[in-house]
Amino acid sequence: MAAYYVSTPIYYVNDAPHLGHAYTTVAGDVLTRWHRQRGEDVWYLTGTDEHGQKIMRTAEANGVSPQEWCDKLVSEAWKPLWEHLEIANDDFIRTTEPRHTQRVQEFVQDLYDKGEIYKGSYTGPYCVGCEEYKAPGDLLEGDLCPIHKRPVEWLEEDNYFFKLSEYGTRLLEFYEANPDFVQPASARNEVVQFVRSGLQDLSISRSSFDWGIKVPWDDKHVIYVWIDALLNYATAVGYGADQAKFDRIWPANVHLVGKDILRFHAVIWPAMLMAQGLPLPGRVFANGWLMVGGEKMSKSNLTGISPRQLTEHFGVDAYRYYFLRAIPFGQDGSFSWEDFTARYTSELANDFGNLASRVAAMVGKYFDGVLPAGSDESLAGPLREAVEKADRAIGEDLDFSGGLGHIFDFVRKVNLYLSEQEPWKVARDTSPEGQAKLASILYAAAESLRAIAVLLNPVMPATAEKLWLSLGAEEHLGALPAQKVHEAGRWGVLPEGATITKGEILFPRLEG
RNA sequence: GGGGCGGUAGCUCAGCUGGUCAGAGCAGUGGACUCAUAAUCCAUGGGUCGCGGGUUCAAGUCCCGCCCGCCCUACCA
Repeated sequence: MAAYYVSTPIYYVNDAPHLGHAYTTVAGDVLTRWHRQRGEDVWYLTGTDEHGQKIMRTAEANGVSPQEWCDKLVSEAWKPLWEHLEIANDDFIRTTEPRHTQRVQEFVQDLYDKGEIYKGSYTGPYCVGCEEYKAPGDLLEGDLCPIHKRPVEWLEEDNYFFKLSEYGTRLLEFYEANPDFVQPASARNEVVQFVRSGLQDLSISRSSFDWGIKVPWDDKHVIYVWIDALLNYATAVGYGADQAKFDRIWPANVHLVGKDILRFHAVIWPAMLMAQGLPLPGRVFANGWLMVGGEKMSKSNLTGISPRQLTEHFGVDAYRYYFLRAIPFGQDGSFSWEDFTARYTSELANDFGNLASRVAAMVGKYFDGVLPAGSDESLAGPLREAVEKADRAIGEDLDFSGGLGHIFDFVRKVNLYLSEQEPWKVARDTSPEGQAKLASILYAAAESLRAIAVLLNPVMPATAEKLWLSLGAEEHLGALPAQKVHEAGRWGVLPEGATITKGEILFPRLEG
């Protein structure tokens, strides 16, 4: 049984990470934490893409070598942010590492030997001011460079080409046989339509600059950064170097991508793997753009808010929660400070955090913090249902918003249960029957919280841990991350006698 | 230009193959309660379902036209 392997894109280290990068990376982290709590062998990969002309230029502008520039950004910006956001990746690949560059050369050499790559010439619109080829679609009317507003020249240069055009039929057959390969469906339709319209061969080398992996049989060329970049998914898990590891992990179950790079992953990448005879990934899932005030967050438009600004105000866990809850995964989503605040207050503080508070307070007040035994299982059914729905939504469908919705529906049910049972009134009845009833009610509430902690751990690990400890669960049940999702729905797991303490407030009310 | 998606209550959005589909959450208002982070629970939503036609016994739900927004239309990372 191969590992459940999830990748993020490797991010281009031209600049510091922004909300969009963090969004994808948190989603992958939640997905993989969820699968770990299913007890699966999981591999979560992220990393950085460090070659290419743009990085070379940026480094030059900052007076350092490209490698120095990448080292600095990776160590000072990228890795620290992932640690800050509690990203539990199993590896971090950099495309400048020898374990990558050597294998990329071998991969490309293989394709060359197999006749999948040939030498040809590329003709394209070239801007002298930019010193680079432009994408035809980027040109302004009259073939003007969008940056310099000057006419481009049509230049021709020798390039190596991958015979992508020969894979159209096989790709379409593959999409047909694997309808879930590209998700969401809107993305799939675009990809299928694109491939149907006919594929051209792909230029996979550049000779106008040298910050890249050399083409092994022709060192005047470097490998086009996208071929370089895509292969990280293979080189990072032992392709050509550690066969046992590769066999265990390959292929990816899910490649998470931004929709800007969907085509590379849904068309070029599988074609490359077909050419090499490697198993194809299970899914390519394109998430949408985060919009702030109607404008997308992207590399070219770093308007506004950084991840750290938000975590400083709302906390890391609320940050991880918010974007996945508020935006259906795969769609573009509008984000706003106001909406974040509203969800924080209503869902995290009032519904969830307060539930934990009131239950702990009552067990403390009425039973001196020792969880009594109980026999009321009226919440067992709703819990089981919530677990099943959340597991399908998050674990299978990558519907984080829907999955969190199911978990929080259950949170509401527990609040409602307490309102109906009115344990504070039952507590006045000092008869054995009255006390037994009170015990049952509070046991049911605490047991519900136990399950909620397990279910929310992938999304909000620090908060779930606080709750776990306040329930006294660790002593009896072990570490929270070791709790299995499918066992979370069982009733009666938290043992009588557990020590319940009212810990710190999970989600303090926001100031201002 | 061509293709795709969307325009439903103040806000964010559900509404699959046409007939309790006019809804949910949040916000607002009123009430109950007091264990709790002044939290929770209950009640309360007459909104031209973008506009105009059409098909049908019946249309947010299908067809045509129009308006508005976004996306794709290959080698930008």
